Amino acid sequence: MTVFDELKARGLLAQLTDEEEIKELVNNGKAVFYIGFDPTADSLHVGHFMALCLMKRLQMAGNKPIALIGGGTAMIGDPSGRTDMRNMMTTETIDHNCECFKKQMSRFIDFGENAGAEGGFSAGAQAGEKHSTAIMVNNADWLRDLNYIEFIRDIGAHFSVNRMLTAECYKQRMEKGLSFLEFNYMIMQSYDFLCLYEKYGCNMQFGGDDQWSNMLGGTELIRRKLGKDAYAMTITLLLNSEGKKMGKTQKGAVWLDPEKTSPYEFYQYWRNVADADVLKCLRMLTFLPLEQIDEMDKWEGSQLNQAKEILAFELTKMIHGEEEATRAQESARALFTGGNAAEMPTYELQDSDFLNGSIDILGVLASSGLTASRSEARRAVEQGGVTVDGEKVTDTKTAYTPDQFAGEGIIVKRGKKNFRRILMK
RNA sequence: GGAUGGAUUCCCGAGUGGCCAAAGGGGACAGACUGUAAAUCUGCUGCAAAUUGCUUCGGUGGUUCGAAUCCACCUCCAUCCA
Repeated sequence: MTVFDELKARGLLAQLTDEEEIKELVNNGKAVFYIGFDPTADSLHVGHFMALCLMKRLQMAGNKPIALIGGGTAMIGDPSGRTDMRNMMTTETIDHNCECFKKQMSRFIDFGENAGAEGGFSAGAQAGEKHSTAIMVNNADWLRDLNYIEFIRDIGAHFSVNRMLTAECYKQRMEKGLSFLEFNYMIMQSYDFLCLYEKYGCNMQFGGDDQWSNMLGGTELIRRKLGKDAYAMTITLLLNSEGKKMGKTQKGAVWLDPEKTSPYEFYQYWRNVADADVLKCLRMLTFLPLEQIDEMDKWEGSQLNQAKEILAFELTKMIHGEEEATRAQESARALFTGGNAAEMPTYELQDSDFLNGSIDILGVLASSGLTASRSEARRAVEQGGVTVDGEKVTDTKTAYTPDQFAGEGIIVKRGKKNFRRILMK
């Protein structure tokens, strides 16, 4: 099976400018493609992960990937798919995030020796090594120093405002308001493509489906400016059966950084996906052979639970390594089948948490982070959602002394899925 | 620059002097039922030393015994005109 067919079979492809041409280039390892990542946070998340997987798949097929970090475009903020204005980010934050992105990406993609090298960001890549070593660039390098007048004469002249306004990504913003700053985002991204085309012979751009109009802007700019053809292809957005973006929780995104989303939490996120979404996730996110996934497709009812376990394990393995994945899986199994888990989020109480030598259950819940406040803890207890070592707690005044947390500590459970082992420091 | 409308809790949205920690809906959380799923039903949803107290309705001042509500100024947003 060719790469292209595989991508298609996994349901990863959304829109393409020229299917035949892209297929030809990609299958024969002739594509030099880029994917842009705007450093809007200090860690990559699941959405980025899909793009990285795509990079990896294409790289394995001999194509040359360019990971573009949007240190310049992040200064503007992409209005696509947004209903509100982005908060302006400071240059320091953006630069910090760029560094974080760099580090995380190097773990997934082979950037050769330049990987994450200080200052070696774009160096060494010019020659275009024989192999398909990936390149990492930062558009801050060419965007931040642009001269306004020169730029709008040179590039701006090629864009029609009338055309831009009809782009889907601006439509919803026409109601809520769109600043001129954000309106320029498309032009910036298009300019990126042009630069990469000229510099590295980058002939293709991939990105999330919400990037379509921005990407088309680039292909058109290249055509107008250089009279050359370049292609664009979008990846299907990973939506759940309710049409919401996956990889988001109440608390925010599901991060790849273990400091921000622990391997256990990460595992649980995928363990808990809806029935309707498991197969799609397996296909789009894992590297499991398609035949194996098709086999699972036949599973029904509670058997799907197994598929969820596989999904959770595979993904955790890819992001955090096999060891962490196994640990997360064992913890989860133990906790949900009543056993005792060695691995679970723990919280250490300090002496200062105790008042007159004891701490009440509300204090335990609130300080361990199982609930956001004592009031919330009170509610949880009153509604019968709190268990300590398997025993339901019904009295909000239940108190504990330091020695009860000695040794193994106690396991406090709020709701069905929130656990914490409470120890004494 | 001018005119008009607007800003309320996680979100949408009611509230036009006391009965307002603020209707209703959504979401989230908890319980029942389940398969760590979905659907459904129930509860719950500012904080705390908790039959009470404290902080909150864009911001700052003011009027009043009392302000989300009235007044002044300011900030931001939308629509129309330039």
